[in-house]
Amino acid sequence: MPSAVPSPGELEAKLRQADLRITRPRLAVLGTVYEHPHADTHAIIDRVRVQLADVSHQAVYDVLAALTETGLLRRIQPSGSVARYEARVGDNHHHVVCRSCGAVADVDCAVGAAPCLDASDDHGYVIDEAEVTYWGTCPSCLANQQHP
Amino acid sequence: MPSAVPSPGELEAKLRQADLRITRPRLAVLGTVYEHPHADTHAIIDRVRVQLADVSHQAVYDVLAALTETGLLRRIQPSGSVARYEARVGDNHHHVVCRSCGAVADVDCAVGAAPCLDASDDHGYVIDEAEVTYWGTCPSCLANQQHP
DNA sequence: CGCTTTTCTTGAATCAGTCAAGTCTTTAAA
DNA sequence: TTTAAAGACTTGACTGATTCAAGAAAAGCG
Repeated sequence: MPSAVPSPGELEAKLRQADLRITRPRLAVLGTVYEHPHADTHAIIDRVRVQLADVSHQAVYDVLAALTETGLLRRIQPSGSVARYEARVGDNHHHVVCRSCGAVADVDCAVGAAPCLDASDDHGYVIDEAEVTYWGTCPSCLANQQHP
Repeated sequence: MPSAVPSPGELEAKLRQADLRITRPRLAVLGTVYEHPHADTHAIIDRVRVQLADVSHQAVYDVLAALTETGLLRRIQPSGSVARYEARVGDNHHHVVCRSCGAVADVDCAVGAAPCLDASDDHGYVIDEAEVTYWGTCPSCLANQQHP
């Protein structure tokens, strides 16, 4: 299990390592994203407010931006979806997105450690990342389609 | 050149093949997307209005949706960008996006005809498409960085 | 040509995300 | 430990893409 939910102390350590001040909103947001990978901003705000009733939405936006910028979180945003965040970072994994309900699941890269990074013709772009999004139907939507 | 801009007659034929009524807004939108691949909705609206001054933005949204649904256009939307459209469809190509200016260029798939479609663990999802987005810096932004 | 369906216009509404100004905390130094 | 500077948070307004809804117009069939 690579992303077991860290203890409060571990969360603090992560913030410290990223050179970020330790604040309640940051601990709450980081913990929440560990607990609920692929949650969208709205869901994160709601969850954070369970622990910290009066956090402003702006604070959550700011914290998510700071954590993403320092690499503690990763932001993903499949077409047609709002921003989502996950705490599993630095391992080049990709995502499957359900076309019907928008659910997201992790997918390890199929073809090696840093795959798909070779574009046949890069048009002079300097490429630093290849992001793969798989589109399909999740098990639960499949089940619903079968029993209409 | 796979996407030379079609003549008005060819555009009509395409609409007809897709079982769509021939209307001025549709011809204008389709032609515009052929002329300006990867244009966003706002740019498309502006361009269309050069030919057809009074088209409503809603009509353009509707037309883009209809053309996308019938497969005449493809909608792409890299994280942090608004929706963009292109007329090159049905050939499984991907995109490079410039992190600094958002420019988009086409990239043929590096590893074969329907590549990257094998997820190592699909979590029970039925996958029908793999979309690859390459992130990097475009030639012109590279040049600007070098001469600050 | 007239009818039916689809498409377009108009105008309002929604919703994620951002901006700005001021206040409160954290942290490091005195 | 007190203090001050930097950084983070609150509040409240705002933007901008996209969507909704209802009616008017036009495409295409008979």
